[in-house]
Amino acid sequence: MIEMGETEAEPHQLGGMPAPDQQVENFRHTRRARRTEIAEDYVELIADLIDSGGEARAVDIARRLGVSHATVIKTVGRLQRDGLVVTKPYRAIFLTDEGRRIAIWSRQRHELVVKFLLAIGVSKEVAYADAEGIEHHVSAETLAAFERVVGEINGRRSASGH
Amino acid sequence: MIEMGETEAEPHQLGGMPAPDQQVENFRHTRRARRTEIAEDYVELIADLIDSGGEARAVDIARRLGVSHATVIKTVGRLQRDGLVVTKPYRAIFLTDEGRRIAIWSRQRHELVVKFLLAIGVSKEVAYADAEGIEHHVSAETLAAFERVVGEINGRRSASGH
DNA sequence: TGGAGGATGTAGCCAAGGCTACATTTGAGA
DNA sequence: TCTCAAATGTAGCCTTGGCTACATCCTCCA
Repeated sequence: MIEMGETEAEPHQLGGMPAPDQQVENFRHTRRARRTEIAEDYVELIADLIDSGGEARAVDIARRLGVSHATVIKTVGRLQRDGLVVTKPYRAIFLTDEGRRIAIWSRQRHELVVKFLLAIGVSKEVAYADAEGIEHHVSAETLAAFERVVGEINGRRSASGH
Repeated sequence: MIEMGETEAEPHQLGGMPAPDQQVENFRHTRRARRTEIAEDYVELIADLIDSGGEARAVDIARRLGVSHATVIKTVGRLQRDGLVVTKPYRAIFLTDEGRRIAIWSRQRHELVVKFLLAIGVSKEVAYADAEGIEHHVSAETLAAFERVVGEINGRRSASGH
């Protein structure tokens, strides 16, 4: 029935959906992003804890995330295995260069997503909540579009006095 | 003119982060959303397959998602257990009323997210890809904001004689 | 200085969502 | 009708990310 060639005979585009081949790629891409969400949340949080309190301890991470400390310790072990974090038994958790790079990028992206949602009129509470999930799936191109929109809205706001 | 929120100076605690208690809630909320992403993807896809081809078969779902058929069959079993689909051995997969409800809602949300990304200038390829991940984390309030923005931009475009 | 209590680590459980390999069923065409 | 390829199902493995329960370590202060 379906040949590899796919020359013509465009199969039903169904309300603007991407072609099947492209859709597979999109799903794959999203699954990949889902696997890195947790890591991004952790390094971002660890960076915040270090910046504000000087060090990141497992118990603080657990409290901020709302999970058990055992979960945190196991996850931190995986992050260390993956080279994002360094820690020694009974000691605080530190970021590697790679981990810090990801943390900085994640934080910038996170803050821009929040700023964007606020700019288009989303309430503060919902903006924070939605950004937590959305941020991990925003590509550089979309992020740039967000930034443009924020600039436009702020520009128009200051132009109208106030 | 695009609606704007946040005219006043916000309390800038630690780079605009929410209070710890609220942050815990946001993380919890996001984890909850992550658990339903797969189910939403499946029912949305099953609805598309039924609408376009008359029935949804496991092999088609597997091809569209880019996963093995064994994974699909196991997941469909979970969806049936959870009351979203109905199927019998060696037969096609159908949606329950609940499943159809979720599928319709997911599709509308998905399409609006795509339309929104296109409206703010994201390329078609990236819009499709990012929407696949973003859609599951967009609350009703944010979705409403997206809709407003789409209306604004399209209104401005047609007003300027295009 | 010696506990006590908090922080950390370990063990073991669970479900989800992937996979491969193999078994069974279906159904279309010769 | 009968066969065989494709579809479906089953078994068993893996990793992740949750949890509880219990063990060990550290540190501060009485």
